[in-house]
Amino acid sequence: MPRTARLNERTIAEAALVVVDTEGIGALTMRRLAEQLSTSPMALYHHLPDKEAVLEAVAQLLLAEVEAPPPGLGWQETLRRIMRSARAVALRHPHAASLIARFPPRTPDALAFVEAGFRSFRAAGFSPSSTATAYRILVGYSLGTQDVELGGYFATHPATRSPNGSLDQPSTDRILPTVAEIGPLLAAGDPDQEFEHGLDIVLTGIEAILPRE
Amino acid sequence: MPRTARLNERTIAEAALVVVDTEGIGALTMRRLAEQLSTSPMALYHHLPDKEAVLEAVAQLLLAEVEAPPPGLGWQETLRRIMRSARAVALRHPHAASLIARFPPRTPDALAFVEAGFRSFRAAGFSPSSTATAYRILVGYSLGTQDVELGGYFATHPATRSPNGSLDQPSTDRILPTVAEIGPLLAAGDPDQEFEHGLDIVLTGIEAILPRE
DNA sequence: ACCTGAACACCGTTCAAGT
DNA sequence: ACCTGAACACCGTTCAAGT
Repeated sequence: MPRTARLNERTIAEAALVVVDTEGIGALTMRRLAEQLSTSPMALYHHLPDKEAVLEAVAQLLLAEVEAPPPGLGWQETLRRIMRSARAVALRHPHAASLIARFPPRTPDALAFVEAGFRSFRAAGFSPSSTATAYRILVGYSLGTQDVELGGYFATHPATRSPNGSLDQPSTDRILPTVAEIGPLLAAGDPDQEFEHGLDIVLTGIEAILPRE
Repeated sequence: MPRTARLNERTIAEAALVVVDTEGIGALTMRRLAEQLSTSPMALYHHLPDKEAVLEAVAQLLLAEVEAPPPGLGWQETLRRIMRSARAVALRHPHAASLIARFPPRTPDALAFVEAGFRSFRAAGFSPSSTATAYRILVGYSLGTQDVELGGYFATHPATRSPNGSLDQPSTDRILPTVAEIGPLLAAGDPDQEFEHGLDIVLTGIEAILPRE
């Protein structure tokens, strides 16, 4: 007898998110998920076709957490808020964030912030085509930043470690002096500030290049 | 008896890349990889600690394929070439490209393009800190674009499909009109041109915002 | 309609053994 | 030092059966 009155896609996705948040994405198996819901693994297959669909449902849950700013704020402020909110969701769910890069928003709730962003671009006079290009770039910056920040991309950068001084292989410092100089700085800065700084640059580029109608 | 004279990390990584390129990342198992090398699964563990190390080695192989431009080109042209080369590698190995987002460059060969990029920023007068910020943004744009282009992020965008007109659930077009307007454009453009356009915007933002020494 | 237990065809990896 | 075969503790998913 399941603990919840009835199993459905939403309750399954919520349970999956709990498992991923607390035990990591690797711990999410159909058996573990069934256990979390006090049911049998096979019960899940009556509500979702396969594990891929579970992951997709979790992604929609996360995307629905991204806040859509109120109308009338101006495109830069609107997009700044959306980007910050998306990053906040990823930081709240570090083990689940990789799913956001794998599944685009599909449900109406998950598309709410997309609608808000598109509207602010259109209201500011950007053409539909410019709006699409700007969205592409911002999605790219958002997903790329997540990879970098949560994947520990720079934390494990070789130049941030002490050089390997073995004799049969020349030290990295000697072949790659600029990597040795810049590498330590990559992991050094305040992540919030770095994110804002990069966002400034991207928004400035959009303002400078994209034509209005 | 192994087909190659001797097993080592490089030959294992090369065989793994062949399997991933031809059969997809899901087909890469230790058993399948051993088969490809005409050896037993357990032989691999004498050269690499686990499967994660195999994936990491494949990533280094891919990153080493990114071409380092010759010196003296100016920072914008240098970075343009690096970004194009990274994208070309990803498009040549679409099934393996996700590994680039998971593992940073570590070996000297894989770091060659990073060194070239850092040098061109420094030669143009960007401070070490500005260089690190610019690298962060460009890595973000590169990885994000890969997610978007190869993950079919926009190809499966709901707004790019015909609307669901069922009666018990209002059509997406009515709740999300701007998603309906812009969505189809996201998958429509020429990917090469879109990439270049986004790159223009990012480089323009870097030029406009980042301080020189 | 919804749930179940047993089974199938896989995994990555450990172990004890071979040369 | 390098490789092997058998085994362990898992997977996702199919199937036949239950209510």
